[in-house]
Amino acid sequence: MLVTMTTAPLRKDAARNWHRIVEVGRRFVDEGTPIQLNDVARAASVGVATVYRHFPTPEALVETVAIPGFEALLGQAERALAGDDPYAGLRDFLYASVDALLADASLSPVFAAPVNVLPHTAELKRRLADLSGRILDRARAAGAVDPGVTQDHVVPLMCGVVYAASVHPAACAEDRAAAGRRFLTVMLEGLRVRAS
Amino acid sequence: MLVTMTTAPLRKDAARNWHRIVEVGRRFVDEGTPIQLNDVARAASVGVATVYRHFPTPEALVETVAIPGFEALLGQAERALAGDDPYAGLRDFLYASVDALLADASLSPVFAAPVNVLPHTAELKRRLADLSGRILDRARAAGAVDPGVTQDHVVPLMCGVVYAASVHPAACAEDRAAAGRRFLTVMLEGLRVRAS
DNA sequence: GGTGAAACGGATATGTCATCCGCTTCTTCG
DNA sequence: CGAAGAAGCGGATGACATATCCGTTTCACC
Repeated sequence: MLVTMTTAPLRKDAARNWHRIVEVGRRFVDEGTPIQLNDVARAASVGVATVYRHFPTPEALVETVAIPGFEALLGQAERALAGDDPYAGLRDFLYASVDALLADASLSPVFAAPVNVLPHTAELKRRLADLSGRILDRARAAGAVDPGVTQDHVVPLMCGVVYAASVHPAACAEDRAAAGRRFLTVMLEGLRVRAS
Repeated sequence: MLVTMTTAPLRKDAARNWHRIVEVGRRFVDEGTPIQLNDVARAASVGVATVYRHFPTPEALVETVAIPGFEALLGQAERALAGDDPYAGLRDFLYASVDALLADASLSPVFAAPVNVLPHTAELKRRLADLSGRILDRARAAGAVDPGVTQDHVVPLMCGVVYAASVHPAACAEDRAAAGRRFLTVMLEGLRVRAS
């Protein structure tokens, strides 16, 4: 048995259609159009079965659409970890994450989903959890963060901040981003180590 | 349950069916069963049309199911406002709210929904927003809360805390409640007035 | 350019949602 | 009391969304 099937080589037409579909998925996500695979097929000028073959569920498509944003976030995390100031690294990473989650609607569902339902991004999520945990640990070791907060809390807290921003009745996307940053500020203050 | 009737009183059989339906709705919410009005009808031994007549959408049923929990929360808010310590009032009210939102799954969707899509609880939401605003104002006036935080932020922040707890991978409901309280603690610390 | 495998597409089966309308039950009033 | 009609009932059924199947086409390789 072959060791790895991670990269099955796609046929030329399959690759073309895959791209078309992901492109349409990206557009739908950006426009807020609900991802219905039939509609995606029509918009991509592709048969329904082709869409279902590549992406069995809407979630699978959103997951694929989310990958570039996800990788950008990983880059941010690595940069935060490479910097000199532990607390600034944590802070900047969290601000960047909240901005990204609010700017790209495909990220939140992937973040919030349990790992097993979205196997494709599982590895990315694992790496991001690992990196954000190390960012937090470093800030805690530097005495900048309350010891009671652990790495398991970072992703949920971020999701909570983003959700709070989306609940907040705001006219435009800019207002939502502003609300998100404000809520994150509150949370960051809450994470600070207590003087008392 | 006490529900103010703005329109004519229901006929006897209609009232009986209404009760059956709401009861089933409550059970479905507690069990996490998705609210599909056809299923509700079958479980309540009632025709489909009867369900649709009383509750045009699943949200409308959830809304009605949420009312008792909502009123309990209003009671908490009034108690918090009647107490002596402004900050303790805010803190206790928020803890009670988060506990309630995590214990009763019907509350979150009603909280998060824009007002106009759920007209029935609009008045309750208005009253709760008013009370929580006054609780916050009192705490701020006492110098216990950062002046940058306004009453518009309270409900979104609470929703965010609850959402964070539900994202947090937790085995049982107790763990989720514990996570919610921890997240609320972080948030409360973030709300405290800054030393700088 | 011939061959087998992979991929395609859309007709259609399956499942869900919500309405319509003939029938039943309740209330009112003579 | 009992007739009349208003209010409510139920489930068959049409409208709509989702997902699969299979005959046809395209591609990669020889």
